[in-house]
Amino acid sequence: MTDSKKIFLIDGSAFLYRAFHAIRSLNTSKGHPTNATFGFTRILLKLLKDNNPEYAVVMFDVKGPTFRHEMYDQYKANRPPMPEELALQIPDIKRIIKALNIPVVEKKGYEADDLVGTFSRLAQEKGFHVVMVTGDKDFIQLVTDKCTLWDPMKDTIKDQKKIEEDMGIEPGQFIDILGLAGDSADNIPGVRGVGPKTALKLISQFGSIENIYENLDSLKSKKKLHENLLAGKDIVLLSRKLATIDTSVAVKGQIEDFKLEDFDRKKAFELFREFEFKALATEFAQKADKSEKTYKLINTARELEKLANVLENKKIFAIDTETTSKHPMEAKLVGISFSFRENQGFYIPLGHTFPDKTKQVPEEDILRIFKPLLENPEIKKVGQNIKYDYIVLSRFGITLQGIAFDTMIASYLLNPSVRGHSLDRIAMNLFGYKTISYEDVTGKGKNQIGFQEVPISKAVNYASEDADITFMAYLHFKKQIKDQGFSALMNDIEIPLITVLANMEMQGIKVDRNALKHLSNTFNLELKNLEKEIYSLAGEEFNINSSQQLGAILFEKLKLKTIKKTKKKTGYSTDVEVLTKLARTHELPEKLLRFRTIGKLKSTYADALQKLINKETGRIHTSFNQTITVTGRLSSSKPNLQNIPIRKKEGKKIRKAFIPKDGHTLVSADYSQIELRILAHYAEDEILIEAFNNDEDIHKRTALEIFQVLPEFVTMDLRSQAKAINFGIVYGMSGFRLANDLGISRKMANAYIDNYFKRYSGVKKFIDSTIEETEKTGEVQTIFGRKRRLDDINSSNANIRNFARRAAINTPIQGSAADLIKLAMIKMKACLEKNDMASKMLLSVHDEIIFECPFEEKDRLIELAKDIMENVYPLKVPLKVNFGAGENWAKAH
DNA sequence: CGTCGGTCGTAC
DNA sequence: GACGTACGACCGACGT
Repeated sequence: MTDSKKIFLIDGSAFLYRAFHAIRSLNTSKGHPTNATFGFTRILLKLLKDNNPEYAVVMFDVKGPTFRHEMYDQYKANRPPMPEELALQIPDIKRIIKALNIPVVEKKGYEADDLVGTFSRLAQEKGFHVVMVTGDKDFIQLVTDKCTLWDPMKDTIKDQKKIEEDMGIEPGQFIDILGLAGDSADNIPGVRGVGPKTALKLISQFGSIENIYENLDSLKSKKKLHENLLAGKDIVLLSRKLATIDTSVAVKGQIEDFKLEDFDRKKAFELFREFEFKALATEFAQKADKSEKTYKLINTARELEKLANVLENKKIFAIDTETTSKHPMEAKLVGISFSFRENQGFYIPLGHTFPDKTKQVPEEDILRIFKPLLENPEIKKVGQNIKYDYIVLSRFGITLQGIAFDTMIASYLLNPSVRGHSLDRIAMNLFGYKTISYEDVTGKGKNQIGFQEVPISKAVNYASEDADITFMAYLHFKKQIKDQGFSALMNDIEIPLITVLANMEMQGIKVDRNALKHLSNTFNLELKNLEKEIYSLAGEEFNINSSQQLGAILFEKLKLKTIKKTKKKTGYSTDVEVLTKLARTHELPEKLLRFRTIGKLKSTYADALQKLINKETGRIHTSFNQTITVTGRLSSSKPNLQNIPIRKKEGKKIRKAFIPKDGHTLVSADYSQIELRILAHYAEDEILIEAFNNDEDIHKRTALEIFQVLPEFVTMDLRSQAKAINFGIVYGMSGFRLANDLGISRKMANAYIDNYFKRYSGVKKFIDSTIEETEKTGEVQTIFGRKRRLDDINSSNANIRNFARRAAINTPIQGSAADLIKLAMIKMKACLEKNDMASKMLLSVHDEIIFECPFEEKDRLIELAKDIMENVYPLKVPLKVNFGAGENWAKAH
């Protein structure tokens, strides 16, 4: 005889409630409750993992009255309705059960208990051993030698033997106990004064309810009990009936239907991601299953032509390049991959140096066969960070045209708050797919090799996969971008911007290396002197750059007054604010401030910039990152040219090292007060609009509004205080901060802010309504529909909530300014080309565009730029652009 | 020897 | 605690 098969009958309805109450609170970032879903899933997965059952099924109650209500209208009448939070999660739980391929049974008019009872009987008749999975003690009545009861949460098993040992009765007698004792949870009355203990005693003694009543006289000595039993006879019988699980419900299912199949891992993964069960999502992410992929090496002229021919007839395809470097201005092309269909990819090697007998494609063949295809604007291309490929190909001699989509940008537009939009991450997020990582093929650390040294056989899979996943992600994102209303932002701004930025990066900007060298030497001399003075004042040598060591010197050795701690409370703060205050009482902080200033200029600018001068071009080529900031601004890195010093005298010397090439001048076009103008546009504030319409000095106007003085009494000091307030408004400033900045009392600062809002009532309304709207929708957006989710705006933590509020005010302003300048850059490039100008855009610094322009073109450039930039998009106030030109960036600004 | 968080400072 | 958005140098703790 073989062992009998096991089947697990799961009381889903009981676990709903237990899961819901076991985890007090769990929500998705959008606020959808998931505590019951998570708890239920965890129980289910544990059950499946621990037991690996061949058969299982989940039973649910169906909402509405059951046959028990017909017997007794007060049945479960004391039950409060299902909490809404739980009801919301039932569809989610059912989706998960479905994805795990576990059958579900429910039947109108019956409870899960009756279904478990019925299938328990049917399964036993077929020779199964049944495990009823529940925490509900009522099921004891169903236990037999072939049917046990298991509570997975307490991990207790009740079988026939255990019940007999523990209670001294047979499982079937349990309904008589329930009949006597009743069940307050189900509002089953039972006999007055008889609880589970008395009921058990009675049944142990008499065997059944019937027998009790036949021998009722023997209980006369217990007067009260006797009385109650006598009075409750009808109720006892009804109660027992109500507590009896129906084992003969007319059900359709066959036991064989409950044979389990494999999980739909992909579905389950998608659901876990949707519900933000990160660990489960990772667990269910598919191991890279390469079996369904066909990746092909293309290395003969014949195959090359065939591929080009196929691509030419596609509406759109994905392209990816492999190179020798992460920096596109230094990278040499090593190979190109393509994909135009899911799970398919092609790799063309042309620059591998690995001693490999595999044939590669001569560069001439690539240019001959692929250049026309890649430069055809009618044939659309999609890439992952395609700006990189554009630059590499451009330096190879191919000007990529027809760029229609970028998966990195799509991922960013859909959720700019996510840090990192790498293909690896996209593959994981969208498909639960683990890509071959770059390190997998090149190694890492000191053993890392360049891609050119990767064996071609390995490169084929890696590179083809990149193109394949890019194409798959494109198909997925294309729909999302459209459905979520990002088409215009994508097609009119971000995609056209790619080539604009690529060309700016390729242009680069000239720097005077000797000037930087000279500055570095001068700074170095001063630093050495300062170092000596600092050591002498401190009475010892230490690392001045270590704020930890510095704190010890200042506050422990010299016993200077501590002003504030660092944010994370790891030590004493020694920032500029603290040192400035300390400078009143001691000579050392003064020297430290100077040391910091000069040290910063030397290490971050004078030295770092020299290292990034390109050997071929002699210029600096920054990267403009299009998918980093939460607001939609660009960022700049390697080097960051958006934070070159300007405000202080010493810093300006760095900026002076940025120069035009021979015969040219640098022209700076700077939007004047763009953020306050956007604020005026959004707020429709009368005073702001009037001030901008009249081209007034906005800070001066603010000063006379909030300080209530006549124009001739607005001093420079009042103006700069008003300026601080104007900035503060855009950033959602507090009275505390303003008081600190202006060195006035908090009361005074609050009065200023009150005054501001009284005068600029439109601004006040804008702030209030923006916050209110954000609380409803959980997101903010810019003029062009760029979105940022701010779920924290409804946080119960006031700090987190206030932060979200400030972001809700600032993001539409900062982000709209970014939209406008991006559009201006796109229009500007087209304008320069149309007018056959030799001027080039070099840089963008948030509200400023820097051009390099032949001397003779200067006036014309300014004329064109003024027109394009000021009319880039009509607002309720005019836009104004200021221009400057000169022989270095400091002069131009 | 690499990574990562903390602190500080530069820009708009 | 207390003003939004970035990048990056340096330190020091930690892990290999």
